[in-house]
Amino acid sequence: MENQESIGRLISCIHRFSQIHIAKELGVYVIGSGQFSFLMALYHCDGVSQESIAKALRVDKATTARAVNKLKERGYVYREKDPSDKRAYKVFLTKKAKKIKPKIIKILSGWTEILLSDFTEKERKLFTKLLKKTVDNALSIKQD
Amino acid sequence: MENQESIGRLISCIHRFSQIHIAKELGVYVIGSGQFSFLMALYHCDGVSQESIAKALRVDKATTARAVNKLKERGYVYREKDPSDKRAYKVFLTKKAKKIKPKIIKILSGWTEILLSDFTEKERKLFTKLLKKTVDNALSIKQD
DNA sequence: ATAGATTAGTTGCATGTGCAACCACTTTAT
DNA sequence: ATAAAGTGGTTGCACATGCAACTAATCTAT
Repeated sequence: MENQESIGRLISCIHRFSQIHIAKELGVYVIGSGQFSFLMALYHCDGVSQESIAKALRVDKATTARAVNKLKERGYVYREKDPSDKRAYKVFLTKKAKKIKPKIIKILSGWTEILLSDFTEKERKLFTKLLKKTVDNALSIKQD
Repeated sequence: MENQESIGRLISCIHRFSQIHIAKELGVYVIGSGQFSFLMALYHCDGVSQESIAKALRVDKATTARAVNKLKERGYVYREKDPSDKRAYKVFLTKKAKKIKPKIIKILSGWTEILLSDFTEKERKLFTKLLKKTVDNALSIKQD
């Protein structure tokens, strides 16, 4: 039986392999495949609300709440009530999180490098462009 | 906070949106997002073992067992012991499954059409090619 | 100013999915 | 021929994730 190769299958494949690989690599830091993207979001912009992380990553806010909570339990983030909006928290990176930033980045870019290993520079650009278009197309349906 | 756009994020995004969309569309048939790909595999090649489905879809055999079981509970497949290998089953589509084949195909190709809606024919070909390369690259790491 | 709508966050529930351990059967090596 | 290795399948466990329902706070209209 041959391998299936619809767009959907290919994407789900890449996604699952990525989860597996990243979980394995980040195991030392006790960071699961469900948390690293939230950590990355904070590396990119520290001190934001869970809601804005959820929006940026296009993930459910419940998922965000759980991921942030795990990162907190493991000492990578802490939260402060936002004084200007008492419903919200601001999520901050701890020193521990900042310290491992280079290693986390390295692991993730290492994985991307594996995925794109035999791609030309042109192909990388194009691939990213097409993936973005695909996300936009998926989104266009979602909001209605 | 801007949207993240690493390859990994984009792919996980597309994957999650696909799961959501497909689950919604297939809800009428009581087929979940975790089952349709197994059904598709059987549409493509009926009467094979769970193991070969798992290999073709590159999914864990436990996941396959559960998906096949759900499809069985819901009347879409039945299983027969393989007479030439008493460990294995052969999984077959029921009439019910064959009957809805066109609708399932339509839903899935409809979703692909949404994802690729503004892609030129050339872009579609290229996108598929690059996705395949990516899967191959991910696989090359896995087996060691 | 106050009611209704919206927003931030949490939690229960359901589902998808991998890994490890296990059983039963088959294949391979000696 | 028999022991060891491998294969097909199942089940327990852990984890990721969306949806719905809920609370508390804020915003918007009237």
